[in-house]
Amino acid sequence: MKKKQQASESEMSEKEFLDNYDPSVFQRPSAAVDNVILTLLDDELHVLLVKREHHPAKEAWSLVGGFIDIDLDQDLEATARRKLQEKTGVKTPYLEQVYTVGTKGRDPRGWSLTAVYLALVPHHKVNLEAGPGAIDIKWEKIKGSGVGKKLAFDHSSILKECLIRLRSKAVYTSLPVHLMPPEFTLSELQSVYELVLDSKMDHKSFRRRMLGADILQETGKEKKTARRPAMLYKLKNSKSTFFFTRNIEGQQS
Amino acid sequence: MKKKQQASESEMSEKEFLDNYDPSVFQRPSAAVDNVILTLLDDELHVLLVKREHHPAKEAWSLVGGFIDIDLDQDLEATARRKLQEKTGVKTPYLEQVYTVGTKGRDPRGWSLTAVYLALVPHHKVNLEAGPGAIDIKWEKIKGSGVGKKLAFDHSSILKECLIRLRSKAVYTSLPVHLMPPEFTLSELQSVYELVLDSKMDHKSFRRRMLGADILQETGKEKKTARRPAMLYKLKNSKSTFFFTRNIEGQQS
DNA sequence: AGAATAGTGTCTGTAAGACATTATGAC
DNA sequence: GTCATAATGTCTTACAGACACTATTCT
Repeated sequence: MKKKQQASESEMSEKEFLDNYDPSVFQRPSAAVDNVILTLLDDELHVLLVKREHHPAKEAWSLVGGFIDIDLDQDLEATARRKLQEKTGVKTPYLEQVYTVGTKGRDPRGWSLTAVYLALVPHHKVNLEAGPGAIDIKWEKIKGSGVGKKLAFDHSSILKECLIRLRSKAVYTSLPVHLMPPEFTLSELQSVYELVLDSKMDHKSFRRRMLGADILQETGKEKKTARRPAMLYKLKNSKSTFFFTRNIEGQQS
Repeated sequence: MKKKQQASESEMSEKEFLDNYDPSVFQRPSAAVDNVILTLLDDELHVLLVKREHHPAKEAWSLVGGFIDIDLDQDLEATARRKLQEKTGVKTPYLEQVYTVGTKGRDPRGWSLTAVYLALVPHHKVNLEAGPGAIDIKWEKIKGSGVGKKLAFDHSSILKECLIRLRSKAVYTSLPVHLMPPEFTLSELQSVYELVLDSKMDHKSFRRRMLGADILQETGKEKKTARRPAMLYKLKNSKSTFFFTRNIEGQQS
């Protein structure tokens, strides 16, 4: 709705126009960023949730997000990183913008939109802190396409979309490596893929694929277990996500 | 920046909170939607541009977009569709949200964000109309990763991202079919793929791939040309974009 | 007949799936 | 030695690329 009319601009220069610009001509939706922060904990995917201190949805569990602060944040990703770091201390996660939801009714305060980011963080880098606006914070286990509880606003549906994104990308990229600790075995990496994709894979195919991508480096060290020790690998320097030209199909039998 | 403080909410119910809610506590970025509308014209990709009537960037060419109208639009996609229909009359295009840009400096009026949609429209469905806010409208030919002119704001970079999205999806999906007229030959479809991907393909592989996807239906009719007539195909009902499990690799030689 | 485009046959190449085999260490 | 897990060997399968071939129409 137009709250008031701007002065006629027919003869104005752009500078004059901007000097006279009234940002309240159109009512604006509220604008936020929400992070779906995933990690690996006890061989399960977990998402980071905070318990809201304030209305609306007071005391409900929600994703890690908040309004864009137009003074603090240079861009959308800055808002995402600010919120992420505030809660986890992690500065350099895998961070990907997934999509933006904006509707009239998703927030009782009125038309609101949120840019959704997916963050994958190795668990050892995290230092949880509830921080301002939150009375609690925790890792909640992923079950299927969500968590076992209702979340604030439309956060359940946002989480679902991000899990879909993670799963579909795991089929043709090396995305899941961003969930791994600094050193890991190929079997451990395969288990993570199997967890994410919820399907078993042939270990020979998996090794061929991962080693062929040239993103892993042998550390020379071996993982001591109760049985035959396995080679520990780490991510090669300056290698980000690898895109395969063929999809994993998973075991047919 | 906080303009004023809300009343204490410690003992309030959510209803009381909402009744007292002051949306101007935080300054909000402006929120818009921009469409990159692509079509096929004279065997070339074209993007729809409008010439801006008003400041800022007055008289510059820009993408088809505008602010979210919180009274008119139920959600983000509604804004996209409203703008698209206003300029082209097209009601049911292929429409995909690509990403959202939001920065402090992309608009001289201050912090602003825009949700970017990619629309693919078959040219025969379009009825151009400049409409309010525009003094001209036209199809501009795509050259490489943009057009031959500078666009308003960051629209050149937005266009570039959408072209990247179209090209990368053409490698593993049937996306380009949404640019086709109602009936077309496989050779014509292949030409569109070659245009989008800027590389020649083997026609046998292409046919195998497309017919194997089970998204096309023979019309029984043949295209009359100067030489041997070709089978005309149409999209099968209720088939949307098909995802192949293997990428097009393009000709190696 | 010759030109041009439509469409097929079929061989090679690549990477995934299947699955048997060997390797290594704890016990 | 046995057990369990790590790692390799190698056959099959699916599908893309290469490219020669046949088919159909117009001139």
